[in-house]
Amino acid sequence: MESKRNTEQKKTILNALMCADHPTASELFEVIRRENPRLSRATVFRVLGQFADDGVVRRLHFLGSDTRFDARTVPHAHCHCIKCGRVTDVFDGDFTPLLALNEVGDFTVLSTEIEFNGICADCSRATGDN
Amino acid sequence: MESKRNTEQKKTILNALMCADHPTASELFEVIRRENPRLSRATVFRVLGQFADDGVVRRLHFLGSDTRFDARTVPHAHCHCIKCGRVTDVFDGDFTPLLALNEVGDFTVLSTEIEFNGICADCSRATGDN
DNA sequence: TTGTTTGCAAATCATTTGCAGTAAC
DNA sequence: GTTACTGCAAATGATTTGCAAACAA
Repeated sequence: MESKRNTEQKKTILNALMCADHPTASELFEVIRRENPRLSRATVFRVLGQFADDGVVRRLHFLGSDTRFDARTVPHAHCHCIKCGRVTDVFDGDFTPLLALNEVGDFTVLSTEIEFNGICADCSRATGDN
Repeated sequence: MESKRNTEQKKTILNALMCADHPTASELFEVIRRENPRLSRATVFRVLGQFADDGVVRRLHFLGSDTRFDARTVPHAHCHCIKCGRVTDVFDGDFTPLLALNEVGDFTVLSTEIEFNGICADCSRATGDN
């Protein structure tokens, strides 16, 4: 299914996604709901799915987390904190060659994910030296 | 929860996983069930989860796929075919530096995933040039 | 008008969990 | 004997779907 009509809901969802930080569909729904209680959870899932299929946004899958969405289309890697769940973008140029790969052996690459799982600076600090 | 007792079921599941090719828990359950109809689906999920927590196996998350498991502990990347779902290992040495990274900026890296999504050779061939 | 899109509620489906019986150590 | 482990069935929870009303083009 492809997005064909430009509705208020789609604008609202894309806007919210651009302001949010790699949210899950449900997290985004909760944010939107405050300003826009009419918009349904099913629509958030449906529209995010369309956007992802259309290449407007990116779907992200992390260990122990629901599917997250990212409005950044520029290739980049992600750090995913397994303590607080926060996801941060990494634009390090060292990863560019890998992210630009079009094939690996005889496999045709359409998209590449580089994902670092670990502990973010805030959580290391909070945990201390143990 | 950590694995403490060495049961028949655990041996069976680990064996099956080593023979299988990045299966989901349910796929592995179906394979095991043929030889071992007593072993329950819940146990497969439970034991695979323990193994993953203990670092004996690796959990993998791909676009549009349930959680998959990998008995290979050596660092490596994956190709995930979005047509047939097959996952193949990539041991290319070019990825070694990235997989060996212990930190990215002030983020402490515990594990790294490199995932190529696209079309495998078999599926490209089957689809032809369209 | 005409075909999309939405909201709602119900349905799916992978995964988890409670519990009582079974087995490892 | 003690306590973890298993099987079963029921619960959970994210995501999807059917359908009738609402809306974009």
